[in-house]
Amino acid sequence: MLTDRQLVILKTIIDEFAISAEPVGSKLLIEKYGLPYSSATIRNEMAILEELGYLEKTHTSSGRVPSLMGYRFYVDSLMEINVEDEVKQQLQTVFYDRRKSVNEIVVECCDILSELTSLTSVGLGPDASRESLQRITLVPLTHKSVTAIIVTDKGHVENKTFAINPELSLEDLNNCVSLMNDLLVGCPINEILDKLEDEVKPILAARIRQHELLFNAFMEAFVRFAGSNVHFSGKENMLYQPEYSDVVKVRKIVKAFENNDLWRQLNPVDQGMMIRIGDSDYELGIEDVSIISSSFKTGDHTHGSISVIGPTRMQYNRVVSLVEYISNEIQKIFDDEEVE
Amino acid sequence: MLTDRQLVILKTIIDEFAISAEPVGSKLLIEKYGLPYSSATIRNEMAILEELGYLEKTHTSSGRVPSLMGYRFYVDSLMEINVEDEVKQQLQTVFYDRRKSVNEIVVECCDILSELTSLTSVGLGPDASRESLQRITLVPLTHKSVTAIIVTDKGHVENKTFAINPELSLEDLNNCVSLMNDLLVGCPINEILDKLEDEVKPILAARIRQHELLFNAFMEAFVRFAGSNVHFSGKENMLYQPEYSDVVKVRKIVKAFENNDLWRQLNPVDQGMMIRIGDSDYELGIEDVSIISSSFKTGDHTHGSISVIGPTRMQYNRVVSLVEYISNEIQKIFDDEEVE
DNA sequence: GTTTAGCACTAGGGATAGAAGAGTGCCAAA
DNA sequence: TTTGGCACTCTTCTATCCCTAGTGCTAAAC
Repeated sequence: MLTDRQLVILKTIIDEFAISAEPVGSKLLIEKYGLPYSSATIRNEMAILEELGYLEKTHTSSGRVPSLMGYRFYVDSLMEINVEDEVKQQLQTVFYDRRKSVNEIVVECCDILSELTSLTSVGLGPDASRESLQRITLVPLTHKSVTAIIVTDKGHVENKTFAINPELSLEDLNNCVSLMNDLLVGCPINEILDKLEDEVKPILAARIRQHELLFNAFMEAFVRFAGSNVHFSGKENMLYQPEYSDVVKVRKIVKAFENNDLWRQLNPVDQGMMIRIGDSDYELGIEDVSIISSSFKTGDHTHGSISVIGPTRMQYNRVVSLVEYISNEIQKIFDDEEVE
Repeated sequence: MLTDRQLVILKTIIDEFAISAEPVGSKLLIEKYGLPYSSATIRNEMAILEELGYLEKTHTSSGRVPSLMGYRFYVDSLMEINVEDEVKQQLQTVFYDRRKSVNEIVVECCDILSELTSLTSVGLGPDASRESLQRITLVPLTHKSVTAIIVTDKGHVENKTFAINPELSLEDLNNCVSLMNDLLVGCPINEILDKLEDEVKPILAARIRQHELLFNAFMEAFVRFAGSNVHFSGKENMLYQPEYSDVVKVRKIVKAFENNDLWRQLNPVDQGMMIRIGDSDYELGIEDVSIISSSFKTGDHTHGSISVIGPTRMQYNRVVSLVEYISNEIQKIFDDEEVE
């Protein structure tokens, strides 16, 4: 069990290191933070905190740096969650604009989050492939092209344009679409891929000459629902953090940011906060990275999340407060809608 | 006028520097490329080429580096355009798949381009805001939400979901959409914003209670057409180039890559190739960058382009050949369609 | 006249050494 | 239990030196 003095010292070191990114020495705690102990006392306490695993040294005669365990303890027991009123107000103007879709709100929240934290944030919109097919509509463009518009029950839209030619008539297309509307409406998008293969394809093959072409085109359009709902804000913020002033690390970060699939995998499945410190278990390929995520339920089977990515020394209290607040507010919007 | 020997030396230096990114010395040209002259002769020639402005030195006793003028000369007079047959074949499988839309082809070509060149490529799809409105369709999702789907004559789709509530009835929305279909169909998207304000808004105001809300929502959806058609491939490739092994430069590059508007501005307006060497006139904020772009006409008023971005020392012959070939092939697809 | 061998010269890169500075650990006194 | 003091450690910065790759120029060779 830590004494009060040890707690204060640990907390101050974590706070200071979040700002300076430099190992913290005993003298600084007195000069800058006015701790009412001598530097020798602080050094003794720091030695104890190190022995207990909360602090580390970068070399024998350096100042102290919080360990992963130190951060974990800070996050679990030491930090205070609090969002400033001005920030709340700023955010409310985003949330209470009812014209906006979930995805739009998620995108705007990410932008604000990375602005407020000077870090990188990722928003994962609800996974559209868990939504179900609402309707496929054909809109003729010219006398030789038609676009098929696929809408889910949550209003996610994909489309695919077809050229009308001797091999593929408008009638064929109409038949195909009404067949699919009959068989597939109400079915979750991720199950449609199988159903398309098993149920639609045989019928199509019997009725339409260019069934392969049609079939593949629709397959492709349905597959697209699964992608394209990862939004990043402030990617470059991460590159201004002093711990990544090394080109090799920067490359790794950029590479990780380009890999949307990775972030879809990192989407926390359970509702609520998830605080990954030092990215110990997940394979980001970057060191010294922490990820604060919070997910929200947007329907029976769908959920989204917002995350902030930053160096391990990030200001957890601020970041966690913001992410939690925003995620809760987004959740509220959905809960309200359900009740209505 | 340059002698044949000077041309050979200039070309060899440019080729070698493209590979090594290190200043090229007289000895190397003999050892690696077997030029049949002594190093002294080559040094004399290099001194002349430097005086003429085709070469530069990084310091008094360094090897030579091609100057911007040297590259310009190389591109205009020295390089041979040639695409290998295997590459052509690989690309044909992309082009002759008629199920694909322009945007899909552009995206695939970018992916292939950055793969083949190990550089970064950008594709700009046709600017949807020059296309004209084909139709707005309403698709009901639940009893309290409807999505409006806006389609252009080229098959570009945007949508906007509305919540039905006591203030905004389905009827209102229906009225609004049929009004817009009457007044705006056939009108170019970029003119619609004005028309919406001048013609639609007054009528809407008279008929519908929540006209402001509706109006703004549609405005927003129309604005979206202008964005979101910039596609990057291989962003991280650029970071592996030795000239950008400095963090400050890497940051600039990443920042420039994040700025989609910038790339939309860089879209070459005229048809055909555009070779920017050393990025002299445009404001990318990065040094030592060249951009090879080629645009293609996709309709009366719309065009797209593909570009490759790389260090100034890039292999112009290879990159220009590829970009030109791909751009021409994309153009062919459109020309064919017009004839059909 | 052109080409080449040879040599003096230059600037950058890497290694080494020393000095400065920031911090620790620990002992002995308060 | 706390603190002043001091020896010790490690990093970082700077200066210096050497080595090397490359040049320019001159004089000799072709």
